[in-house]
Amino acid sequence: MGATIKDIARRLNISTSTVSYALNGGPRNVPEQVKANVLRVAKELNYRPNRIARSLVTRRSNTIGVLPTEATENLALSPYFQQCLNGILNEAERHRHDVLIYGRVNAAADNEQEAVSTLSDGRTDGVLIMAPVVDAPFLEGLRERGVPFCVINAWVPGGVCFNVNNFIGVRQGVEHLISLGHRKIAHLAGRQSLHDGRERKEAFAQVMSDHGLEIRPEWVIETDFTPKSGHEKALELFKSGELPTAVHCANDELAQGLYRAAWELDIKIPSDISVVGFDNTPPTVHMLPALTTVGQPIDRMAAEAVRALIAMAEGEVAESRTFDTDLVIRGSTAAIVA
Amino acid sequence: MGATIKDIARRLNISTSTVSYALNGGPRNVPEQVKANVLRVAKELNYRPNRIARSLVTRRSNTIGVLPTEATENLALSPYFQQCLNGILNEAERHRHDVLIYGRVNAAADNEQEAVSTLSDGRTDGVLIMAPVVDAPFLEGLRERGVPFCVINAWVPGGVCFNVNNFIGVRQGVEHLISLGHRKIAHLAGRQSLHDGRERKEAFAQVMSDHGLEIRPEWVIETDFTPKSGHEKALELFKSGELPTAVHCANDELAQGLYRAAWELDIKIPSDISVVGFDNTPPTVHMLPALTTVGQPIDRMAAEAVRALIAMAEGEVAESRTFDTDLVIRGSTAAIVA
DNA sequence: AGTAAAATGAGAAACGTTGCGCAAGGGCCA
DNA sequence: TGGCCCTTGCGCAACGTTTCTCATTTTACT
Repeated sequence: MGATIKDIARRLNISTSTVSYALNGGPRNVPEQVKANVLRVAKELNYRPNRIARSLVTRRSNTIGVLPTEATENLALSPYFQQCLNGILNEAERHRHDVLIYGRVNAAADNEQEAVSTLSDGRTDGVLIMAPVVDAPFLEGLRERGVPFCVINAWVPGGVCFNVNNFIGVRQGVEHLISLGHRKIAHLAGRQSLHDGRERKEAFAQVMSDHGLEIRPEWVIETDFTPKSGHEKALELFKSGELPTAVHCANDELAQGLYRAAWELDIKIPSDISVVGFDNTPPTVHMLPALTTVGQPIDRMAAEAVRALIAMAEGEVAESRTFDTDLVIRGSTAAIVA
Repeated sequence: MGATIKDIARRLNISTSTVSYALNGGPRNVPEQVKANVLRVAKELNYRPNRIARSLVTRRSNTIGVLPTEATENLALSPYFQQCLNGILNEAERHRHDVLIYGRVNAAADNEQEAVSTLSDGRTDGVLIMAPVVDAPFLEGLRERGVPFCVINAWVPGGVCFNVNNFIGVRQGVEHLISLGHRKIAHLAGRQSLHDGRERKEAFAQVMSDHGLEIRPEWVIETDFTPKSGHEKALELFKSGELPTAVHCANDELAQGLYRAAWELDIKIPSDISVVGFDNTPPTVHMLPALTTVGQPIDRMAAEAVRALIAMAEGEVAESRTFDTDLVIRGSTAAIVA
C-alpha cells in the first residue's frame, strides 16, 4: 500500500541500507546531501516506516501492554481503572509509546500457559499489571519467560511493584475520624482476593485496637469494590440495630454506594454519619457532599510503572517503590456533637 | 526467547510449512498423526506464534486502533470515553482482537500527514474514531490512503458513521419537561466544535420554537462538555436574574456540574429546578437524585463500529447507522407546581 | 608522495511467519 | 500396466526493516 524503503532507494539509485541510515540517523553516518535527498523523496512518496517490520528485527515494539484488573465485566467503568489508564496514557505518550490493552487474558485465567504466552507474543515491550488478585498463577510464569512486567497495587515477590502504604493510609483516615470524636466506626471492606482489600481491612483493625476502640464484627463488612455492593451493604448496615457514627470505606466506590443508601434513608452526611473513602478518585469531588478520602497517587504510580517498564526493556533494572497517601479532607466528615 | 516454528520443525524433522499448516489448520491439509505430533511438541516447547512476524506477512494485525476524542488532557476521565472504550473492549474480545489506543495522534493534529501516517503504520487493521471535531483534516487523508475507519458520534461524508438522532433525543428530553409543565427552560450547550454539541443546541432551539416557547439568549449557554464548565456556567446562570424552572444539559457531565452549583446555592433538584441530561452514562444513576437523561447506546454503537471495522478489514462493506435514543426518567425532573 | 585511517556505499543475512510451486508417492480406474 | 488425480511434504520466496561485513573511495598525516 504505502511506499517502502526500497522505493526510496530505487528512486535515488542507492541501497536500502543507506536509506535506512539516513532515515534513522542510523548507526552509520551518511553525507548531508544524500540524507537531504532521502528525506525529500520520503516526503514526496509519503513514506511511513512499517513498524511491524521494524519490530520484527529490533524486537522492540514501543508499545506498553496493559493487563487490567480481572473483572467480570465493564472494567472500563471503574474509576480506579480509568485513573490508572489515564496515567499510563499520558506517560506513554511522553515516551512516544503506544498502549495496548489485553482484554482476553483474564478470560483465560484458568489457563496459565495461555495467559503467559499471550502476554509474551512480541507485540509489547513489557506488561503493566493492574492490581492482580493475590497469588495470580501467571505471574511466576511471566518471570520465568523473562517478560518485563510491573505490578501496581499488589506485591509480587521479586517483581517490580508500585504500591501505597495502606497501613499509613488507613491510619490517616481512621485517626481523622477519631480526632473528630468518633468512636463507633464501621469498615466497609473491599474484595479480599485483592491485596489492597486485605491490607486495608487488616489496617483498620490495627488502628482501632491501637486506640483501644471496639471492633464490632457486624460493623466490619466484607464485600467487593463496587458502588452496587456499597449500596447494598450500607443499606443492611443502616437498617440493622445501632448506627455507627462514622464509616470507613475501603475505596471510594463503596462510599459512593453508601451515599445512595444514606440518601434513600434520609441519613444526612456528615451530620448524621461521617464517611471516609480511599483512593481519591476524580468522581469524589463531584459527590455531594464532596468525599473526605485518603488519596493514593494512582496516576503517578502508573506513570512510574510505565517508566520502569521502558527502562527494563532497555536492559536497565527498575526498583519497587512505595508511595505516600494523603488525607484529603472535604465535606463528608464532621465532628461529633455530644 | 521463545520457541519458533523452526524449532518444532527441527525437532520433528519436518518442514516449517508443514508445521504452519498443522498449527493453523492451514490452507493445506496435514495427516492427523503429524498434526498431533506438532501440537504436542508445540506444547512441550511452550510455543507461541510471534504475531509480529505473522502480521508482517498476512498484513493483518487483529488489532483495532482507537483514536480518542481530541482532548487537552485526562481523556480517560470522561464517562463518554469510558463507556465507549468499554464497548470496544468487550466487542473486540469477542472477536479475539486487541485494542490499541493512539495517544499521540491528536498531539500532532496540526500536522495532517503525520497523523494520517501514524494511523496507517500497519499495527492496526482499522481505526475507530471517537467523536472527532467537525472537519478534522486527517479524515480525508485517511480515506485516500485506504485505511478502514469508522466514526462514532459525528458525520463524515462518505465515511462509515455511527450516530444517534440528536434531534429526536433532544425532543424527548425537552418535551418531557414541557409535559411536566415547564416553560422556562435553559440549555447548557456543549462544545460547538463537536458534532453533537452543535446538533443538540440546534435541536433545542427547534423543539422550543415548535412549541412556541421563548428562547432567551442568556439561557442558552455555550461551553464545553465537562463538569467543571457545567458548574461554572450553572453558577452564573443561577446567580443572574430570573431562574429557569428547568435546565436541559447537552450531556450528563454538564448536569453533574450543575448539580454541584445547585447544591452550593441550596437550590433543590427537582423541587426548585428540573434537570435533564444526555447520554445516560453510568455515573448518572449514582447522582442524587438520579439524573433523568436521554440515553444513547454508546456501547452498542462502539460494538457495532468494531464489527464494521473487522468486516471492512476483510474486504466487506459496512454501512452507517443511526441509533435510537431513549428517555430515562429518574429523579431529577418533577412537575411544576403552579 | 605514500600510507594509514576514516568515510561511504553495496550487498546480504536475519527477524518468524505464511503459502505458493513442485515433486514424489499411492490409490483407483480403464 | 499405464495414466490420472489426490495426498503429502519440502524448499523457498516474500513481507519491510535493520545492521553486519566487505569493498571502495576519500581524507589526513608524515
